[in-house]
Amino acid sequence: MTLTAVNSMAPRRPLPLAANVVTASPPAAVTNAVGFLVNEVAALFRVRFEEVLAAHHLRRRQYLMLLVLRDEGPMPQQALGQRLVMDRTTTMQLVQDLADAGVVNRHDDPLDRRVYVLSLTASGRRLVATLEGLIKRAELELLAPLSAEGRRTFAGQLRAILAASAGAVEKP
Amino acid sequence: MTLTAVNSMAPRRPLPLAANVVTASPPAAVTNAVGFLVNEVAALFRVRFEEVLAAHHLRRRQYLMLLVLRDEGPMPQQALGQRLVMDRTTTMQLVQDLADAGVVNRHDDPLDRRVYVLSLTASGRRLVATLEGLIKRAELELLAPLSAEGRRTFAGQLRAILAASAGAVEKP
DNA sequence: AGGTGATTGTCAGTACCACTGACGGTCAGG
DNA sequence: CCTGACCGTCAGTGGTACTGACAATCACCT
Repeated sequence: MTLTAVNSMAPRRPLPLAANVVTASPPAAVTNAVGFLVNEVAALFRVRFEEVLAAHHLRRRQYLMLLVLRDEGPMPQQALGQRLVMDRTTTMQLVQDLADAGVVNRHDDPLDRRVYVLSLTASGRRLVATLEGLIKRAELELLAPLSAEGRRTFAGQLRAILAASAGAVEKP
Repeated sequence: MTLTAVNSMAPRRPLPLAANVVTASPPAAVTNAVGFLVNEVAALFRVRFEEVLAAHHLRRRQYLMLLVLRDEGPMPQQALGQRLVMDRTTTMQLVQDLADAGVVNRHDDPLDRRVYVLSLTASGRRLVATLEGLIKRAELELLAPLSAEGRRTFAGQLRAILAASAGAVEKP
């Protein structure tokens, strides 16, 4: 199992909202390329996702941080950064904002005075719950054109592609 | 018909190659989110796509430019920029590189001496053909885990989602 | 004509994000 | 107790895309 990133779910810029989504016609030649279609659809999800987060002054990676802290319990800052395969300094900046916003706690580890142990605050826990709901709803809206079964096969196909690609990387 | 962007098919950074692709486990909570899966798969395609282009010293938007010039004929620089919904200055920089590389021609428009009319050179035409082949092959590799019919329904679903979303934007 | 306003390509400056490099403070092992 | 490794931090860099301003040119209007 190789360590790689989780960084795929967002653009770098704050939000050129709704840019990155095609309603006008792109070069006809690419309209038939699956890679292009996937990226368009992905952009759709990404924009919605970012909209929700932006409304709560969060960045994508910060949301992931909150999820990890909730699901895997308190952990030192650096562990969290490695968990999401991000730079130490980047981790720091994002954590700082989270702490300022009062959604995570940084308390000293008595066993190792170098580390800050991070944990969710009550408001952080509420925030995650809220966001999960909003994001879930946004996804359902986007998936509306598919039937219930269509949605299942769709997700299944995505997983298949991911799995195949991951497997191909593992044993070269 | 609203004008929006075509900018969805790439990261901004040159290539943190193969980052953005998950083989390690992301927060379990998002693994089930379709939006996340789509973005992972999209990243897969994007990385392959960028690899191919990078081997030929092209950026994504430059490739789109070449496609537009080939499929829609010569046009002034700004028209090309608007066609792909990008900034004037950005357009200029990218076009300059293309011209330096000898894949596009900039010749003065006799009717309007402000504009440069852009057109593909012979080598530019060859380049596009080569790239299209390479990209097509890469896509097929990634889609290998799907059956022929699976591929069709997959593409159909993507189109359905895009169409629904585009329609929703048009009539609010 | 001629003058006002818009448009074309261009350049310099700015914002932004994530990274690299370096720094004190702390731990671990010989 | 001293060397090496690690944590969190901060300043500086790089690369991308933008905003603002510029001269040149066109288009319209009187």
